[in-house]
Amino acid sequence: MTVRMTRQRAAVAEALDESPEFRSAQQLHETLRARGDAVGLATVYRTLQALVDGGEVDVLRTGEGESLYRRCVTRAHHHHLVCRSCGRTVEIDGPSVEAWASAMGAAHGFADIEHTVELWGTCADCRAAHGA
Amino acid sequence: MTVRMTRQRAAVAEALDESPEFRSAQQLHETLRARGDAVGLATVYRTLQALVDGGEVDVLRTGEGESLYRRCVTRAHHHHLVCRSCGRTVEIDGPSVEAWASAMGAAHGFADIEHTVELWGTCADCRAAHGA
DNA sequence: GGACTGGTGAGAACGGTTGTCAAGTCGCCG
DNA sequence: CGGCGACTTGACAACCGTTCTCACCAGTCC
Repeated sequence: MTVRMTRQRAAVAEALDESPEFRSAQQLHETLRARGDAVGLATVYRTLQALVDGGEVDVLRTGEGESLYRRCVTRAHHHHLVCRSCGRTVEIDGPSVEAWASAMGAAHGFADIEHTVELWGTCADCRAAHGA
Repeated sequence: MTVRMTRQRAAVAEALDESPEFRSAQQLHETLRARGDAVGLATVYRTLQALVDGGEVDVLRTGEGESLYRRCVTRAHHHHLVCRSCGRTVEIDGPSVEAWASAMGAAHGFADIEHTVELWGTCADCRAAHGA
């Protein structure tokens, strides 16, 4: 079961590399199609899933249940501050949060603690653009 | 547009009151059906949504995108430590996390900061039951 | 009791995601 | 370089949770 490099996989990886924002599978699919590098939607999903499994890409889910993907700079565990309008992202680190999370888990007898910590906001540019 | 008290709404509220765990709309629907208090699924969703809007019930989304509901003790803002297997929940408070979140937002020029902070684990009982 | 109006439920619609499976390719081997 | 087999792909159907539709039902107020 060798892993093959195909035109499609390269295209998805490239699209990810090009945008520093978190983007949905459908947005990436649309980008590729627009550029002429057509790739089936199912393939986009499969490729993204594989990248996520390999730890090469980060995923997070919006409040509406859509998954967003991004090739993060840091491969180590970190959190995100994401613009809810354009997807622009700042990778942040929260040592105190990690400590707090595991202490809380242990204190209540829970094991295999996992935590979800994401920050959403509106970045300066989007605020300027959207009025408000 | 008066709000009416109906058998269905009362049933959903009661089902919520009976279980301290986070439960999905479908689980609640099933519980009601099993008990004989049949209520349409759409109504369960509508009622839950209304309770959430009124701040009477907390929602959170599982990693798989399903929404879970729970009548929390604290009405003030708080976070949850949830058993991923049975839904058992501990309401937790994280003043340091709140401060950290808004400081991070401000530091990067993001406004209207919102944060998602949830802890998932396996509670002692479920660990005992599931072996492992 | 009657009317007015919000509520209900069965089922269709939806939106994102995953599964299906025949047809297409990558890579290795000879 | 041509062949082969296993891995991939893609069009489309299936899924799943959730929301919408709309005709019928039932609280509330008088």
